[in-house]
Amino acid sequence: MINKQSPVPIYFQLEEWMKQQIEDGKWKAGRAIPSERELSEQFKVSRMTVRQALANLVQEGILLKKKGLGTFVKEQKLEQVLLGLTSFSEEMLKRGMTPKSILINFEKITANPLVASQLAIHTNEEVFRIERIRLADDVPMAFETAYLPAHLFGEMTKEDAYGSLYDYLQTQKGLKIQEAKQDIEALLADTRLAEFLQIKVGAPILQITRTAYLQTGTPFEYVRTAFRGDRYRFNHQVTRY
Amino acid sequence: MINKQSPVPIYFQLEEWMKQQIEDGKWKAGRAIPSERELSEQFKVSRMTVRQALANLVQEGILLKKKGLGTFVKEQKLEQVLLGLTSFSEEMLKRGMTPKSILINFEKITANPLVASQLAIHTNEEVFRIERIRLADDVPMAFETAYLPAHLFGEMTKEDAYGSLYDYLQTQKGLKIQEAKQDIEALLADTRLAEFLQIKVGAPILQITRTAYLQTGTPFEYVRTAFRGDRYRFNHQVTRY
DNA sequence: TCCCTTCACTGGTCTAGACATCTAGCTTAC
DNA sequence: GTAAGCTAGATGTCTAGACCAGTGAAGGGA
Repeated sequence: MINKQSPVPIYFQLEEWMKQQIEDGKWKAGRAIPSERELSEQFKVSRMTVRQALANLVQEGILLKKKGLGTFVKEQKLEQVLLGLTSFSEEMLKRGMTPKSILINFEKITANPLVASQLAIHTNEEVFRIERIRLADDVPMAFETAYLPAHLFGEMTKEDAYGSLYDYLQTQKGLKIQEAKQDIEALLADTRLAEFLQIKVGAPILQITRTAYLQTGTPFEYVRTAFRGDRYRFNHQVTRY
Repeated sequence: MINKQSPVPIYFQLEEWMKQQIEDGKWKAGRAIPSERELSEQFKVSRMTVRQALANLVQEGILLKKKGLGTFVKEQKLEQVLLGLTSFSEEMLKRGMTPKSILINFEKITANPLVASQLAIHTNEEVFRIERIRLADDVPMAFETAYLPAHLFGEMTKEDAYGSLYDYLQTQKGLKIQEAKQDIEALLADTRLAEFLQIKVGAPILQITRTAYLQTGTPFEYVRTAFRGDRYRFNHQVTRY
């Protein structure tokens, strides 16, 4: 279960094991997990090592410590993740809905000044522009326009644009998103949006504009997503004033 | 400098001391701070204790660790705060505008079920309801309805409701906000909103609903703010995917 | 001159303990 | 009955070491 000779730190192996316990339903939400001393004995590691693993999972919002009582599996992990940085696909799955996409447009163009500045490239460089309707349980939820720098996405094909771009990035290219800046604003649906989202012209739209960065600080996507105001609510948590 | 007999944990005292070093300019942004072993010797505490203090400051985004190199003071601490939780007044000041309020309503009522559940009180308990128009450079920007539990705000008067409630909380009551949950949605202006914000009925509205908590975890305000969609944009940064 | 090895110093991980503090439930004294 | 006090067991804090792994600079050899 735990390999002390592995180059992977013990506390990390413990984290993975504990996540698995929760995923397998062996540790249930709201219930206490074994005490630090029990885990320490079970795996023949020091209590400090167990504590480091626990601290990380508390940090991730998966566990909850109560002094004098024990360590508990947090309820509604859903909302916690929601508060972070999630793709449309992930977010809908977390809300218990089935995400789907309709590809409207897939082309390689040269970046306009706005897109170029957001992606930190020159205006003569190429970008993919992908327009998709996003559905949850087959109901249109949002219309999305994504700009991706061609030099990062190279041989991407139309087929790759049907699913989660984040998944594509991580599995096919080994790239991981690190942080993002978002603007959120309210506006009214124009005729094009109204048609795609099957709403009336002038209906409320919640538009989220996101620039996402890799761990290296390189911007890798600039996305504008227009959500139906009657069906979508952006949920958000802020800590430490 | 560090009191080992104090009930305050040593690592916490170290954190405070290190923050002070930065504030006093003794530790400069981008520069390395003394090594863990040096600090450990200087304060005659174990290295693990120093590491706990450092870990917390890294978590807060104040320090940055580089393996093999040292621990560094992070640049741009300011932006960190900006991205966090700000009041309308603060936010407008940061945007270079002058905030003002028009008090529409100030009353003490018993909490309705929604408000009671958000503030973790009973439906027969009293709350203040404050309705204000928020102006930036004398232009209406938002209409705000705030609910504050009476047991926390005791002798608050109408006059206190003209300025920043966060300032009032901190200076008069010594209470500090710790975290908040926010819902953001798009909707259309009704006649009342349209009148207060001097916009047309059916104009886009960005509505932010916030429940804010003290360090103790006690909710202390439930606020619904309706921003003019044509003048306001919510700015937001997310890290750590 | 240039490259490569060595070395000192950094943070990263881990141990096997210790005592403090908090909680809930049981027990005892009134 | 009930309130106070005790206790077992939980996390919180802390120590004084150990060895590993990454970094950069100094020094030596071709």
